[in-house]
Amino acid sequence: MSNKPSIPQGTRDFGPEVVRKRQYIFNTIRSVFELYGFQPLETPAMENLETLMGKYGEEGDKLIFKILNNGLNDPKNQEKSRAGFEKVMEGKNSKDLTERALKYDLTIPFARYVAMNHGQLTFPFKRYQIQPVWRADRPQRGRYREFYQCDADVVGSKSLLNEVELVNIYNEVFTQLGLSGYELRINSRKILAALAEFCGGAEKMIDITIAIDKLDKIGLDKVKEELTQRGLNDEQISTIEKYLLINGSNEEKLNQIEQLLGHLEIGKLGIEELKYVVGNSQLTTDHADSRQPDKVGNSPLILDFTLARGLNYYTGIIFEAKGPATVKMGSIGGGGRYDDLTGLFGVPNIPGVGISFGVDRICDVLEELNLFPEDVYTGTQVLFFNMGAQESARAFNAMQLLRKQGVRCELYHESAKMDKQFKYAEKKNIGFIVIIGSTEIQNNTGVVKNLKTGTQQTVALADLNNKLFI
RNA sequence: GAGGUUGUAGCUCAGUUGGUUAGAGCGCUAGAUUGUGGUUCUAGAGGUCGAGGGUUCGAAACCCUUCAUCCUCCCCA
Repeated sequence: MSNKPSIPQGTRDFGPEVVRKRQYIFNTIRSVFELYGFQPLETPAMENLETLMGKYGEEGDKLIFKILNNGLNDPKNQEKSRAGFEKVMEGKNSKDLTERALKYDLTIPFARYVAMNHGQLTFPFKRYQIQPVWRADRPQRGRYREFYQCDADVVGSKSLLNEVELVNIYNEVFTQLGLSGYELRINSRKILAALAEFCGGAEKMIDITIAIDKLDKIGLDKVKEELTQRGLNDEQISTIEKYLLINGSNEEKLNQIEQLLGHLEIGKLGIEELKYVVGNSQLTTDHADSRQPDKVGNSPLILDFTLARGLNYYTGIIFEAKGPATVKMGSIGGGGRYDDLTGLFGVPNIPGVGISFGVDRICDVLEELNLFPEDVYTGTQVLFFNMGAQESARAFNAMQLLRKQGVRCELYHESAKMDKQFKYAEKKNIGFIVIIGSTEIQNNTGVVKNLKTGTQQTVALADLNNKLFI
């Protein structure tokens, strides 16, 4: 009966080393967000269920973690509880059973916040948010039930300059993380809408996008099969095929899409958006496109008309960031423009655009590619050996002086054999040790040893300073 | 929600058609070595074989149930 302790499925503990790696990513993203003028925001772990339901599509609703109400067994609530349970058994939601839920992403809570505070905010409001979110998904590679998102959103501005900035944020972050070879795929919902219209009906848009989004995975023939299953006729499918065969550099793709969908009003709008964003992003060009490996020299920003993205509130430009093609991992970031997100909460006409970084997946990718810098592994810089009562008292004084200079130090917790203290330093990846024993006490000195090189020198305690430990 | 994989020491894993006391490497502890680590050598500790039930003279192995895990689909970060 004495079960081993455990944690819920899809959640993880993070040990010291992993936390350091994650903080390295968090800090990189945060500093870039700040660099671009975004301000921090935090919202509660839980939201009212009502706030979240219906915002992420049918599938999304199923993946929301719901929180059971308290006091269900209270005699005065029992009747309601039973009725609520019946409703849930029918597949409906019941406030009598659950009225709160863990947040599913950061965008909807942000929209809720903006709707509640739009009177006080200065627009355009640029906020970033770094917090965990929860999804009741089945865990697998790169998929967790609790994971962090890092979002940056701009609300209250229709300018495409925002999209251009967000593209550059992606580029800056991934470049700083050493993730060259990442891809930032971009499309516009308006293009997808135009395709649907051209194929005879806006109501077909979801069917079409779900199918063509899979092109990468299942190939053209299977996509056509799926389109047939979803009720598209041969003529429509042949149009979609033309659409899917669009190929070449971003410029070439734009020309081809113009020929195909440029005659439609919404298509024209989408093309203009993409032209603006692609044309103004000014990214460096030392990246390769995994779908066209022969064309080295493309920008990491890649036009991809098959990109759909599930979240149904997007209306304009959409983004999806992927790691280098060599790493098998889903998207490591995504985002897009939404014209009227706060409208869902009764405050219309506040357009917005935002992006998100998936830290947990980025961490997995950096791990796989060995891209963490050497110094993320270093915590303590200097270990003072404990050579006895008097000796350690002297060491403690010296250590405190060093700490005042910002050097991260510790004193071994008890007097022990040097062998043991050396091994402790080694395991904690501490680069330097300082030995203050009886000889050193007499001379008022300490022995400073660099464990990486093995060299050591005797230094007057008064001369101990941070420059010795670099 | 559907399908599959694996579960043996702290970690990574062996374990033959079911057969005595379940093994290895790494790690851990101690010693060689009482002021100089990483190397080497020696010794030692450490297991309800995921849990429960069944088949059998006998189960880590075969069957059932259950839990956990990882992976695939759906969808996504």
